[in-house]
Amino acid sequence: MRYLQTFRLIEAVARAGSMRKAAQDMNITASALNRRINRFEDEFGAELFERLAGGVRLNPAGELVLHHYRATLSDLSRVQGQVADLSGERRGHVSIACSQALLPYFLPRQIARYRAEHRGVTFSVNVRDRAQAEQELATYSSDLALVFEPVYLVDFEVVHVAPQAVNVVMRADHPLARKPELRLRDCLDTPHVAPSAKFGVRHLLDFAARRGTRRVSPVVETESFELIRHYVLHEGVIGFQIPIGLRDPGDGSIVFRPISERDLPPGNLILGQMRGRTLPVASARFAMQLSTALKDYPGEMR
Amino acid sequence: MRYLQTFRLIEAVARAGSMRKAAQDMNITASALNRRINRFEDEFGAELFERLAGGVRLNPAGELVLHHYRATLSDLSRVQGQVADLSGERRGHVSIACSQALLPYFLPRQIARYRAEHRGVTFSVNVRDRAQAEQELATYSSDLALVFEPVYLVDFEVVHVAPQAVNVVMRADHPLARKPELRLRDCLDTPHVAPSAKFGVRHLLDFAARRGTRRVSPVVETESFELIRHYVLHEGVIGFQIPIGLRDPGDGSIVFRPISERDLPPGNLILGQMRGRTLPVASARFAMQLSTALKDYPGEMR
DNA sequence: GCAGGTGGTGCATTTTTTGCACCGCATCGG
DNA sequence: CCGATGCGGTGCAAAAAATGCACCACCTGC
Repeated sequence: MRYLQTFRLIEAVARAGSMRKAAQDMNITASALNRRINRFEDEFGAELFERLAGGVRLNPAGELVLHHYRATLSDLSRVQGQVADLSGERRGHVSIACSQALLPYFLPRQIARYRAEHRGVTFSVNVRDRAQAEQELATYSSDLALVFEPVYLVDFEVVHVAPQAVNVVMRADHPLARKPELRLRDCLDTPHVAPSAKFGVRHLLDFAARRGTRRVSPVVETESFELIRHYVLHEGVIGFQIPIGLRDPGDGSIVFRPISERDLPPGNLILGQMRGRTLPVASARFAMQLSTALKDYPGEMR
Repeated sequence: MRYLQTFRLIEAVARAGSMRKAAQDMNITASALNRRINRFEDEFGAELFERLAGGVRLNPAGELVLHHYRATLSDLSRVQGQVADLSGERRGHVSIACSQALLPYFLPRQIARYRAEHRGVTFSVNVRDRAQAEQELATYSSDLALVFEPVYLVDFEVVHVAPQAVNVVMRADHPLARKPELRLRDCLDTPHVAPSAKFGVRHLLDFAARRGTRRVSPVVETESFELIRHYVLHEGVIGFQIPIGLRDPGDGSIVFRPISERDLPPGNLILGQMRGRTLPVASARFAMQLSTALKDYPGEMR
């Protein structure tokens, strides 16, 4: 849609922090860009940027305008989706921000299932931590967010909640593997690998540990859940993960056990969208599929 | 905002039902208009109009696009209002669709009170019957609707409810004026003036009368509540009205009495907005003022 | 005080949009 | 049956708008 070009330019300037840089990014002269911005500010009736010595920065009015633009864009693509839909094409695009735990099994399967029925629908999957995911919704960068223990922000509208107990993952020959359920103190007494602070699993662990006046002191701390799963194979340590990101490989090499609910209540895996927003058809349908899939998914193990 | 011109043209074509007529309305050549429409359809990826022999008509895709445009426009003006607001100006515009009963006393007073504090805010008051008022919200033609007994449509979001008992209005020397409360049968036995079927008051009367296997048979039927109020002065008949549209003139020429709740439950005067829409600041504030004013307003008489 | 960055501007050039004339087509009325 | 009329669409030249280029004034940091 060419008529939104000016907004695209505004966004570019906001991102670049300088008109000249933005002009380069958008393959246009700084002069042309400058004039479009100025003209828009005239028509709109207010300046959008603070003119500083080293460039420009959005002022509050600019923030509002940019938000309006993103909302408009989102609504427009929703309309395009609906139009394609009523011509019987079932086209569209779903963008989802999610936690890492969804990557190995759950999401690939769900996306494949959806695409099996609607070949015209494409996906973008953005891995974000729980804070970023909500930001992603607020800027209309993603339609949906599926995150473990999000930091309830105002704009986050919960679509579905799936409880997930934190599990311990370890090699099958680990001493703790003999018990069907583990106590938190046993885990903390054992050398362990843990995700870094910005993840929900770690947040729950830290919280529960503090309650017992203990501390989580990982031998390896990482941002990658995949690394955790693989690391426990190389050293006799334990890792933490939620069941939706786990699956028994079948060769008996690895096992997982839930941590007792007495020590650690289940966290919530939450599917959400931007509050009050009307989602494109494809996203709305996919969200429904996710909801029912999550309902049937085992909260404990699998 | 010039960049929305194409949408304005689309709207004009939809309204005129023909490109040539729309071109005249918009002071532009039919050729230019035609090309803009065609180009937009190209970019958008779908036709918006059915090309008929005698002109064009919006197809479903076009309806969606037009709705998107109106929503965009509404959001944009909201943003403009907010921007003006944060520069401390308190500007804005409030458009309200309302029933006739609000015209003589309630709305003028409320608007004046609001404008006394915010001189920069302007108003448009559109008198609509209860069906039209909801339509008005759905097309973003009005921000608020204040209607008696609306025909609950899906897009109508209730902001406030104020019960209003139907009152009988008559000259002070009318025989029925002696009773403090009237029965419906007495009213129907007396020559009466009533509003036409599309109004809430009449709807309630018809409903209640049918329950008692009676019929409302007015000697004068009108769309004007003002006419009703004045007509009862000239002939010894009674009229029907809700208390918010009534006020004792003080000279004792006219009186009003409620109809017993046994015969006729109070109707609801409802303040509403388009579902899910974020109102401009001025409209939102005015809606709050209306809510509190309605809460204090007598539901019976005054 | 100079070098390198910024936003803004006058003017010629390029791109886009518009107006005019005209086409093919469907409908309607004699 | 056949013009007359009104419709959407198109080729081409004119008008209007956006752009690129060169340049200005300004600020900042070295």
